[in-house]
Amino acid sequence: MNQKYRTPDGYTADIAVFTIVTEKREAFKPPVMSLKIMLIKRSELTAEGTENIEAGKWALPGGFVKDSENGLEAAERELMEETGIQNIHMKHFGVFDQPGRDPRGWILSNAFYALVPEHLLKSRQANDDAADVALFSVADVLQSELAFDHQEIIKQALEMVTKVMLQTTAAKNFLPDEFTYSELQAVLSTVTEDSAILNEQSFARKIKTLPFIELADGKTTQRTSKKGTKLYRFIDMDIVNPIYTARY
Amino acid sequence: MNQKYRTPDGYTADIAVFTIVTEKREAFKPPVMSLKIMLIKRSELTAEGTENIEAGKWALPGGFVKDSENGLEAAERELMEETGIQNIHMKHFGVFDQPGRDPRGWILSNAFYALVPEHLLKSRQANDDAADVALFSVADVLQSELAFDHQEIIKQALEMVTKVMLQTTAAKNFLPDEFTYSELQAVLSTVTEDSAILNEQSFARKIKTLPFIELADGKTTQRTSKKGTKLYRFIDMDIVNPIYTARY
DNA sequence: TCAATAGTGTCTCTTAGACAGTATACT
DNA sequence: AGTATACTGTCTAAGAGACACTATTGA
Repeated sequence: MNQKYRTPDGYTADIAVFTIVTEKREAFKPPVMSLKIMLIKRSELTAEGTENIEAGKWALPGGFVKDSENGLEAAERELMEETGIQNIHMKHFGVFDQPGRDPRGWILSNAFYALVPEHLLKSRQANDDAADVALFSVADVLQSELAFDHQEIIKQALEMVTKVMLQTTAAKNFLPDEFTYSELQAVLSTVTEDSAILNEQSFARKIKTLPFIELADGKTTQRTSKKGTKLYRFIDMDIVNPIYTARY
Repeated sequence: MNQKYRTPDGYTADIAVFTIVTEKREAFKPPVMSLKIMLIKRSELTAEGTENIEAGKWALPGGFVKDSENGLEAAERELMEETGIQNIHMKHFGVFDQPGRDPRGWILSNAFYALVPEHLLKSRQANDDAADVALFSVADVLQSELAFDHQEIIKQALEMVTKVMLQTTAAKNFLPDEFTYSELQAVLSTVTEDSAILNEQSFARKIKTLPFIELADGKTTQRTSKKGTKLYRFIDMDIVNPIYTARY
């Protein structure tokens, strides 16, 4: 081996698990929702009883990839070990290899994200290296100090999640089968500030023209208003919205 | 094991490798390009000398996943074995498990696609189970008879490729660093029939407003016209074009 | 009646997309 | 001069987005 090549001192997998939760749900009002991320609090001591690095800080769940394991497998195992959560679909979105990102040496991180309904995270419980597990508002997390470069990782994961939410019909995972325009708006408002989406009247009109959403004929609900509101459904289809024809 | 569960008779990986080639390049004219897919001709005999199934038909490269190998690894190995091509980035896009899709039994296919510049396919050479390798126009392939359900697999791969081409700046892989509006149009025309993209005047105007493309200040080329044409460059950025605000 | 959400009427401004015409330069 | 491509002028229709207003109904 050519000695000019440097050997990494470690290879880890980190997982950014997002969900969208209902913050407030009152009668005859649209819900208030927010985007949350699941973090662990790093314990004071490791499982072996030695002092833990970055102890006490909140961090992404994750850890070292073992021999005979790939990054995804390690991510699934670590998530299970630290938080008790399993069987969620996660996807790779980046590799973090900046020298100095980990004080222990040159440690690579293979980063994964997931965006799942809240009920899949109900059984979370701090285990192993984790002293605690909790859901945090992404907005708050981006203001606070986290272990390692996890804030940067979260920023990039957030870009992926935003993309998925706005360019696919992923919003349906956070809504009942039949939903009102204001409920969809509540979901989308967790990832965008686009006035065309946030403005009531604009969006109430727009939803009728979207080819992947149909009116649930004649049905209404009083969930979000006394007046009663029309219900809509997602139509299962693939949307291709070319960047070359959009309005910017 | 509960006998009501059926054991698959095999697990394969198939790979749809796409490229965009210049069909015609004349002086002072925009190029004519087309979307191609790399197929192999299945040989009459297997490597072991037994009669090959679906022999003589054109098919996606691919084959059985071995023990201790995952789908992606098998895809890379089979592509190398059958076509001599390696080091191309491929991505999973679907699983094909329809009973009856393979006459040998219940065979699952893990399907991958890649979209790469033509030069990465220059070294292709039929090996192993393959009697021949060639690039075909996708339009032609969709009209012709292929082995197994490979036409269906190609249709779905094509949807992914179209999405990638229109929703990301992947087109830049098929263009020089600085390109004219008509060259970009030539690339995009291989995957869309959108008149906003295909119409000369519309697109010549539109390109100036796209936030991810900039004018190469003052530079021109005579590659595509005697008059001389302005050159543009891609700006490296992520675009999010929400499906909820598009015009349909 | 009040308050709150849903939804419509209407206006303005931007842009898509089409058509026609002009500009340029090699042959 | 002819011809092909690039590009602009201009029109029309559609739609975005904003504001004001109406509708509905439980409290």
